[in-house]
Amino acid sequence: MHEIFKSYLTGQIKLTNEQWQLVFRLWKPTVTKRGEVLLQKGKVSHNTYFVVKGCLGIFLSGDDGHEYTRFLVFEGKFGSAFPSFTTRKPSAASILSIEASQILLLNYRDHQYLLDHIPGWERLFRINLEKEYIYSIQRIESLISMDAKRRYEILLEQNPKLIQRLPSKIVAGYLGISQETLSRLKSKK
Amino acid sequence: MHEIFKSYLTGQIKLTNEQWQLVFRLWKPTVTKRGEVLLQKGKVSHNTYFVVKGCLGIFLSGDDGHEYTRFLVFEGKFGSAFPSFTTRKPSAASILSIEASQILLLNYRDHQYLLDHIPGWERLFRINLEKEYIYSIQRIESLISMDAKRRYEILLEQNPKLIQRLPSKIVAGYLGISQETLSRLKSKK
DNA sequence: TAACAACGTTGACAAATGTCACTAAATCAA
DNA sequence: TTGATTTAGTGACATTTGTCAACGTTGTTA
Repeated sequence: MHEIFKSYLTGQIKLTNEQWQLVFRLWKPTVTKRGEVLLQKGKVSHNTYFVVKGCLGIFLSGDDGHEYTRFLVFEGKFGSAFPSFTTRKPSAASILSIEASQILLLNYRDHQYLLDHIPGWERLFRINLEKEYIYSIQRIESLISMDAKRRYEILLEQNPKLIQRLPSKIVAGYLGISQETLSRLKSKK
Repeated sequence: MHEIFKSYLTGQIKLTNEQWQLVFRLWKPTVTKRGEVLLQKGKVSHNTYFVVKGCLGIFLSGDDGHEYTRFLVFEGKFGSAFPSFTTRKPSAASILSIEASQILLLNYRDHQYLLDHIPGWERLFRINLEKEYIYSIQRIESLISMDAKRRYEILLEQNPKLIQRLPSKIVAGYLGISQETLSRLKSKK
C-alpha cells in the first residue's frame, strides 16, 4: 500500500528515503469491510485517512433518521471527519467504509509530527486543503443557487463514476434530496 | 490600519520588526465605498483581502438574475474569491463592498512571497484555511440536512449580528432562499 | 434453495418554497 | 423637503420536493 501512496504523492513532494520511511511508519495500513464503522458520531475523530482502494463515506444522521452524505473519499484522496479531527471536539458525522477498502490512517499526534518535522509536508497538506476547500465552495454554490435537477445534472457531468458506483441512497444524501426525488429525476431525463 | 492588522495576528504568529515591515509593505491599505465592485465575475481574482472595518460580500449571480451570497467577510477576517485566487482561473463570483470599508489587499505574487519567505506565514495561512474550511463544511451540513426555517434559526443563534447588520436580500441569498421566504420565516416566529 | 432484508421505483398527497404582483416603508440624492 | 429608488412585507398561486405506502427486484445469508 505504501508504494501506491508514494506514487500518488510523488510530484507533490520530494523526500529522502529516510523521510519516506518515517512517513510510512506513521501512516498505518488497514483493511476494512463493507459497512464497517470507522468513527461513530459523538466521538472525537483521532485519525485522518488516505484511501488506497475502495471508498469511505462521511455521513450525518439527522434527527429524523435520514442519512446525509457530507463527503465521499475515493482512491488516491485524503479524507477525515475534518472539523472533529482538527478541533479535537466530538464529531457531528460518522465515518463508514462504503466498500471493502484498503486505507492508510494517521493519528492526530503523528499528523502534527509530520507538519513539524518533514520539510514540505505542511505545504503538501495546505495544498490538499485548498483543493478540498475549493470543492466545498463549489458544493455550497450548487446548493444555494440550483434546484435538485440541476445539481444532479452537474454531478452527472462532473462525477459520473460517483453516481454509477454508489447506491442511490447515498447519492441522494449527497445532493441533499430524498431518495424518491432522485429516482424521479433519473427517470424524467 | 496596519496596527489593527498586527493586533489581530498577534497570538497567531511571532515576527521581528523587519518582518512586520515587509508584511505591511505587501498588504496594501485601501478604502472602499458602499457598493463598490472589487472583482467582476469572469475575471481572475488577483487579490486576497483582510477587512479592518466594514464588510465585503462574495456573490454569485444566477442566470435568472438572482444574487446568491457565497460568503461574507467582516472585521478581522480574511476573504477572497478563493477558487479563482488559488487556481488563477476566472471567478464565478464577484466581490462587492457591502459597506464603506477599510481593507488591506495582497496580490497573488506577494502572497506566494510571504509563504516562501516569512517563517510561520504558511502555518498562519494554513490554520486560517482550516477554520474557513470547517465553516464551509458546517454550511454544507445545514444546506443538505435542514429546511429553510432551521437554517435561519441557527444563523440567528450563531450569527445574529449578520442578520441585524445586512439587508435581508443578502441574508436570504446566504441561506439559499428567496427574499419572500425569509420575510415569512421572520414574521412567523 | 428459501427466507429475509435492503434497495429502487412509483403513485397519491402534503408541505415547503418560489414566483409574480402589489403595497408600504425606508433610504438617498438633489 | 420632495421625488425617485431601493427594500421589506404580504397574498395568491404554481412548482418543487418530501412523506408515506405499496410493490417488485436484487442481494445476502442461513
